[in-house]
Amino acid sequence: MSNDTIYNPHVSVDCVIFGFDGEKLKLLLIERTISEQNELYNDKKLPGSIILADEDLDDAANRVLNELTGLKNIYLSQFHSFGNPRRTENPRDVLWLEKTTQLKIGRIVTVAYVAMIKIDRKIQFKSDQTSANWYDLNEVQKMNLAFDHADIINKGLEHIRHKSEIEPHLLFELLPRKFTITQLQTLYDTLHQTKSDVRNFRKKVVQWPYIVALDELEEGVPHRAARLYKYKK
Amino acid sequence: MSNDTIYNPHVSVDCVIFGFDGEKLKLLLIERTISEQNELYNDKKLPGSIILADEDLDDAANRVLNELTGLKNIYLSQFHSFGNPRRTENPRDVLWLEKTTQLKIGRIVTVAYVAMIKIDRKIQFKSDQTSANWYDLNEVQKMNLAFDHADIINKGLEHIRHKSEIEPHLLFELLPRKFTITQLQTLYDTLHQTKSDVRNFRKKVVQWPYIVALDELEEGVPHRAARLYKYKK
DNA sequence: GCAAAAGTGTTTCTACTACACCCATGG
DNA sequence: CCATGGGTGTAGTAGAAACACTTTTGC
Repeated sequence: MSNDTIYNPHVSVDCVIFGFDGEKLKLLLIERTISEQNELYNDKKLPGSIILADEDLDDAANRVLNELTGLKNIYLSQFHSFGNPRRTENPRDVLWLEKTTQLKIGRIVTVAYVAMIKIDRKIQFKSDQTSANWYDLNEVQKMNLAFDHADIINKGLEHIRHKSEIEPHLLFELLPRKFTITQLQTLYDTLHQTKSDVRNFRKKVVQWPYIVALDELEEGVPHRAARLYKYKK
Repeated sequence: MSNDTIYNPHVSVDCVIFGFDGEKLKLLLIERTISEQNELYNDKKLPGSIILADEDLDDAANRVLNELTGLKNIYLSQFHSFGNPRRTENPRDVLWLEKTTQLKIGRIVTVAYVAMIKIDRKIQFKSDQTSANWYDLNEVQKMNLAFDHADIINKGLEHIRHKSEIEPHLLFELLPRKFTITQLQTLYDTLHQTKSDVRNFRKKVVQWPYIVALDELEEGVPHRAARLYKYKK
């Protein structure tokens, strides 16, 4: 954060960024290191930022995403705001905030967004100081996270579960550009918490108008190669 | 607002309060009168408040509802936050805010909630200064509203449309305790923007497990009286 | 030739659609 | 007796669910 930018230290945005590696849901988290009484303390946090004095919320979330990944045109959707006065109460979090922002921090209300990234897109970290990585969602739910970020993640997960039922095309934000039906089914079942029948599932999706079969097969698998498909609006 | 309360003048909550009179969706709005260059200007606004310094968002929304209606246990659900820097730009709105809050107001991010009230519940206005009334949703969409409250209402309407498809029992938050199937159907069709067939609709709802037929009929109607039903969890 | 995953059809069940007439009541 | 809304049944259709075996490929 540069020093000549004016921030609004009362409202922030946080992004729950989902990815999918073909088998499991992943989250993009930032590693945070804090020196505490001569010991280094390590935990993870959601990518986020307090908003600029004159910035819209959606713009702030897009800025966070872009500063972190270098990517544009990412699916992004606001889902909930968190304002428990105690969410910015942990001294560890407050000190960290005041150090990184150089601002006096009181209470912060945060507006949370979900984003979805094709995990095979190459992410260019704009800053070398922050280290961001993909983590299995399962693991994340056992980790120590900053602030109330564990709550935010759970609510964000619920949100994409709902949303992807209503708008199935959201699944293609997470799949690579060319994908197999099995990958699609794994993702679908992960999000819907179901175990679909293979035959019924294929019957269903091949008649979705926006699924196009390609004349290409998977490569480098130690068994019969699957046909590849792509998504077309 | 009393003067010994400490507010956080950066974040507010607004409530889109829905009712249903048996035929149409209604909104509970507050009338606002502003004197401007010796003329009185009149418009409507959503019930809302800036949050207290140490208050959770849900608590603030509940406080607004309770201060306005005297009711507790009202269905309330956060749906979106609005933070366009220009939403608190109209001088009329800024002056009004500074006058009513006695605070210097800059930019405000508002967290919006939908609420549903059984319109036959008697509302006890705690303050005689504010005048609140039910208005037809259709009318409201043609009115002059404060801030970006027109946007908030539209998004709130969308929200309860979605929500009531997933959770049909929400409809009973709007219906009176005893209701007819016709009322239920009118509400259902209004929210879903459909025109259901009478027979098919009755078939569907009587097999919902939480609908209970009563041994009572409507009274005071100039035609055959309809059977009454109630909702049971 | 075997391990591992891809791919394929038929039947059953359930939920939604379309559709038209008689009933009860108040005035 | 008539105007107004209340209340009822049947047949057709489309989409979801259940279910097991053959195919292709790399090793």
